[in-house]
Amino acid sequence: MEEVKKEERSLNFLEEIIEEDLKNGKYKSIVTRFPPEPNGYLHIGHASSICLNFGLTQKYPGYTNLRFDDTNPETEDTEYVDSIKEDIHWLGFEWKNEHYASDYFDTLYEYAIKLIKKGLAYVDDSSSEEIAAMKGTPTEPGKNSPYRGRPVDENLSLFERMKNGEFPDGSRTLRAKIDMAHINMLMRDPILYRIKHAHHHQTGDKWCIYPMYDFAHGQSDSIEQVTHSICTLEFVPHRELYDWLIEKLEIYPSHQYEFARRNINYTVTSKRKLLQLVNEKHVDGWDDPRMPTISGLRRRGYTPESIRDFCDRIGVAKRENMVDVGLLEFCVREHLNKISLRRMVVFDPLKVVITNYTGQEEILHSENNPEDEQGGTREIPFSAELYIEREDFMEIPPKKYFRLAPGQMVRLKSAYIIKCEEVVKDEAGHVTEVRCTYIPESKSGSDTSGINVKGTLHWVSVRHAITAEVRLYDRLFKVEDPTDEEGDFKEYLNSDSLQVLPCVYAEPSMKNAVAGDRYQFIRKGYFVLDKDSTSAQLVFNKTVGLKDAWAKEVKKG
RNA sequence: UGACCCAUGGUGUAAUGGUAGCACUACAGAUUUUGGUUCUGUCUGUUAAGGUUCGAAUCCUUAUGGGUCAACCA
Repeated sequence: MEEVKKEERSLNFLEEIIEEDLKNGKYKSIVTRFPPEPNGYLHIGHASSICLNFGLTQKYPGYTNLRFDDTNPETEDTEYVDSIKEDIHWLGFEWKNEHYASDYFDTLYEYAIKLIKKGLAYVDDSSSEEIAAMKGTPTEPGKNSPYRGRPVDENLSLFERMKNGEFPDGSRTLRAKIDMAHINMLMRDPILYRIKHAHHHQTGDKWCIYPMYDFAHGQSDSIEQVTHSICTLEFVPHRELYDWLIEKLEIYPSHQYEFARRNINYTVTSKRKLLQLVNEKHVDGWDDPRMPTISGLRRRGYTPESIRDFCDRIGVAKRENMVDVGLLEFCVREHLNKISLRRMVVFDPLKVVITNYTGQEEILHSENNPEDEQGGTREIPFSAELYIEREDFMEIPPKKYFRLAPGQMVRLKSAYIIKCEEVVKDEAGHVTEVRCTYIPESKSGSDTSGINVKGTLHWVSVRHAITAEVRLYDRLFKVEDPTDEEGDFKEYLNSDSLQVLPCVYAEPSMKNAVAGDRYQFIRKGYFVLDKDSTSAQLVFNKTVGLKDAWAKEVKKG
């Protein structure tokens, strides 16, 4: 008599549309596409779009293409093509076909001729300034170009000569003939083709005219028979033109749907702004661990699972939003807690001498991950001279301080309970050493002391510790929305977003760590070994801290 | 002085004319050899005013607020 309770998750608005289309037989299967322009690295906003497009065809019959929207050769590069492919794969998705809008340049050229022949496109000799002046404003109609009435034959020959490279950049364009008084500015004879004598990363020097977004995107969707072309809200006004061109060209009717891009606080997600940060060296490159790029998050130690989970949790809708970066951090903590190996690392050492420890050293054992029963244990050397964290000792502790203080006892994780007997200081009054006694019967796993202590500290044996560099990161910007503030967004960069600790002390089991290994440094946070590591020098990036109830307590006062 | 899109706790997102729910955050407590994890509980919401209806977050009207549109960018 078991209750089969199927967790019924509600559908987002796109899933509803698709289920309707499938149910009423409009489609038997669907085709989506992820269409980046290869002019920058993918960021967390793109991850949302990737999870959406690929997620839809995992849930419903069909497939997703990767298509590079490469119609502007001046800003694009194969470096970006490669990074985009790597990032999508890393996120865990596989596209069905890899396409380029530039694959369709011949077809697009034919489409343009078809439009000209139908009297729906003309070659305009006006300059870009003249075109702008004739465009009108949102509240005033535009004016017809003097070239608007050109006969078809003349348009045909001029357009061919444009293609043949007879005219300089900017001298002529091909425009759709729609309506210069249209209420939608995009319908006021939009430019379809412009002249650019530029080398293209895919087509080389074959072309010197390139289609605009509006004459490439929807047509590419159509050629690939994309059923649901999903883009962000700023393209809503383009939909009318998207549909107009498909109708006049009489080609496969793809449909465009829009959702609100996801914004995250304390960062920027605009390729233009990210490019500035890279070019002006505010960060160390596209994969700087502070960057919201996929490659930055990867280097920071984020897992693909955690990013997918994040995208899933923030969902899809049509309203403006600002997602709290805390949710992203929650997602990565949740995953890392399950998979990362626990290790002890002391950042700011304070020496502890155990005065009654008579042995040379002994080997203790500690679990690799309390969340994972199969995780096994590791060996940790213990001796009379240890390092603990300087902040884990206070000579005059406040109330509710569970750590080490004169006369007080704490447990050393996986080792013994110790009691602070004496504080050693230098002439300046600085604490240089704490002398303790240990309780031999309190050994971890075989504790017969009957003593209960509130605090447990991480530690390393001075003689056995290895050193490493640790890089700590904070949010890139000081304000939630840098683009919404006065002046340049870069004025709001957080100058303390990177802190390097050149020498921390780690337990020796970490000696053989390899790049990409993820750890939880007990009581400190999650860390990943950086690609900058060498056999002589380990370098760790802090992915995210642990939740810290004590820090909050201290803050409250 | 236009058109279009949008409006649910601090944040994100459900409820598709019929009990305003979920997650994060915050707060409290329990457990804990990580002040972590886990568990339990609590606080907080339908932009406003009208209308339709037995019944409105949902439909209609108006107002208000936010966003988008005048690149040979995508």
